[in-house]
Amino acid sequence: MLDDRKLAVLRAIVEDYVSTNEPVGSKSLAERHNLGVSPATIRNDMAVLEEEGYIAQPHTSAGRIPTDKGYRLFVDRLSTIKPLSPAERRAIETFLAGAYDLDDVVGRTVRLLAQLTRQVAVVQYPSLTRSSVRHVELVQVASHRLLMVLITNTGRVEQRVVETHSAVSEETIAHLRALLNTCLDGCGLVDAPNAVVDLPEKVSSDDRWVAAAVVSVLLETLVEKHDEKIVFAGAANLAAVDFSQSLRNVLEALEEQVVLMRLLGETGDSSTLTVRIGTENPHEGLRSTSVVAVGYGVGDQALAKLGVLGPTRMDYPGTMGAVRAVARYVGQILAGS
Amino acid sequence: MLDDRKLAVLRAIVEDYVSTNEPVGSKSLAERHNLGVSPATIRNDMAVLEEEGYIAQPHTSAGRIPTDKGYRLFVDRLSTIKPLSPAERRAIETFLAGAYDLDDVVGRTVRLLAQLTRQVAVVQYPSLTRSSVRHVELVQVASHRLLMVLITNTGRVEQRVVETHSAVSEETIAHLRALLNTCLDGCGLVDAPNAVVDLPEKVSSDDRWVAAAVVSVLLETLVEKHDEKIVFAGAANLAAVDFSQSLRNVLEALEEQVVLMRLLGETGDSSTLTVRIGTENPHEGLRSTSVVAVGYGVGDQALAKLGVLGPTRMDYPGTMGAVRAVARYVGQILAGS
DNA sequence: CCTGGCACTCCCTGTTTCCGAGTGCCAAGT
DNA sequence: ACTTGGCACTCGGAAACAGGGAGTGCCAGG
Repeated sequence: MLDDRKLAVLRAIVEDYVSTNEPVGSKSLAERHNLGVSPATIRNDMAVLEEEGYIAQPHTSAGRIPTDKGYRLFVDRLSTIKPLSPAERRAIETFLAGAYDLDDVVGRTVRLLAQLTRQVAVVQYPSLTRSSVRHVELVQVASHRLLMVLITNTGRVEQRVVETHSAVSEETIAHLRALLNTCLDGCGLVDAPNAVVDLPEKVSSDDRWVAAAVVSVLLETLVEKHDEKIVFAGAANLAAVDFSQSLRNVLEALEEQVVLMRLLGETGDSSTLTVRIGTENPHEGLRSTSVVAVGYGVGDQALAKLGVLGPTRMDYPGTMGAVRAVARYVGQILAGS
Repeated sequence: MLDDRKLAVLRAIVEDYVSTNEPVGSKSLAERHNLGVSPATIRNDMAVLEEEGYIAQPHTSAGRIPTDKGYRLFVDRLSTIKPLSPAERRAIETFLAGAYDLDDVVGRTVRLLAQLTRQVAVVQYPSLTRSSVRHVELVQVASHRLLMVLITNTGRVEQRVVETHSAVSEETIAHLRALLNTCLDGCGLVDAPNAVVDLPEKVSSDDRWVAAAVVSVLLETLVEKHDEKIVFAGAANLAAVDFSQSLRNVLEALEEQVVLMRLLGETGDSSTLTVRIGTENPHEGLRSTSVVAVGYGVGDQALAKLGVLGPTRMDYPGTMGAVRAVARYVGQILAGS
């Protein structure tokens, strides 16, 4: 059905269209790539490709542009991920090395990825669900107010205020702190609720209600899936491509946390690079965009995802290379901290 | 030079142009506003206004549009800040009431303001420099690693890791913690460096180097002006207005923290509503935008600023009303937490 | 100082024309 | 059986053009 030459033609069409942003015709194809055949032959191949739905013409007597299906075939079988240049690698390393904070790591990553790909970068905060408790701290900040700080092994720090309706003694706090930490040390966040839920029953009845308050706030923190936090950067790059009317829709989608979640979350298994093209996207307003995403994390367990969003007409090999490389470096940074 | 009627004409031009987005001519002016004079008279007034530089015509034989100078006069003398509707007030209150976190307060505020004004909202995090220390906490998270947590009276929590090159005893930590808190309790962050800089000399020589490490990290935290953090929302609203070519520039400017800083920072004294129109803006790419900003904070001392950015052709009275109202509510929320 | 009238100026819009890139198909060549 | 050159055809986009209309400036009269 599709012999090698037809595939070569499709690849050439994708490459030319991506670089010129204009429908590509048989003649210019024959000139720019040495396919060894005449324009007429290419035309025949293109007719077949169009019939199969891989390319389309915007109107009669115009060149062809790839369809979503065409891009899909290109990504799956016709392209190889382009490795980054040494200069780019060095840039990544130096740019990420200076981070001192989880917020800072994520912030730098998203800006870096946007700059590298000249598109919109999207980074999800490392998930709480797969990390474990490193330490829990209780601090009295006012006579009726405690601060609870939860520190995870991924460098994440969550803090919450606990209101106590009367004063609490320093000993009680120390006792609770010790109890919490023995219960939770090294405990996975998924298992943490079970580990603490019956903790109030273990303390003397005087302090029980304080313990209950603390535990309730702690449970709240654990349940509130804060891994849903996602940031993006590089919206300005959208303005460069011609999105005509839909730009507004894309920007709106980007500002909706929920949409971003689904954008990254549903991209198949983590740790393998996934590409979602055009109408394969779940969200209405993103039908003319593609998403390249991959999980990242310490070692081989993915903590969260990051990726890039751009027009379907994007440089897939280059983008995939950049996304993969950045994900690796971020994983290293997180493992080292 | 400019009698009352000419000012009324200018006001009418601004109002009509803002609502229709089309150059406004003498005839439609006479119809829509009852100025009590004929189009010919208005034409004469318009000629004067144009000569003075308050309005301009895009091309001969088109209506007039206000210049930056015209908007300036309008804002300064011809408009009154429009109070919000009760429904809007209630919306603000309920929307901000649910916040549990400084991050959350800021995040909700910026989204709220964007939605309310249908423009780009910009909110600066409450400054550290004007707040004071509520509590400092030291926590051992690993044998060679301490976590320092700094809590301010504005609900801000900063945390930093302190590397210690050998194990530190629990008593030492407790001692340091107590020392730090007596030194710093209620101390303004501006004065904090002076208060702790000679603290290592007060501890026994065994613990001195630990104290030095902690103090050095603390100083770092204090010096690093984290009040420079600024967030924005509502970029999608930019796509609605016709920015033609400059949209990209505006988006780029918005993603530069430094630009945002200057945008808010240089807007005169805080606590009074300031408006910067078009070319009054410092940044090149924002020449076709206006900024409405105001300081906010607890009581009468401003902690930071927030504002709105939109096209020069914006509804100034409405925007100013929204900005002022939101700033007040946020101040109340911060004071209450 | 205001007003109606009038000539003038451009922009905008719709229409027409024209050109060219690109196609599909066919017949001839390998 | 596939490839190739030739050729008629199609259609979008640019350029050229005309008409309408909104708006202006100016002037003379109230």
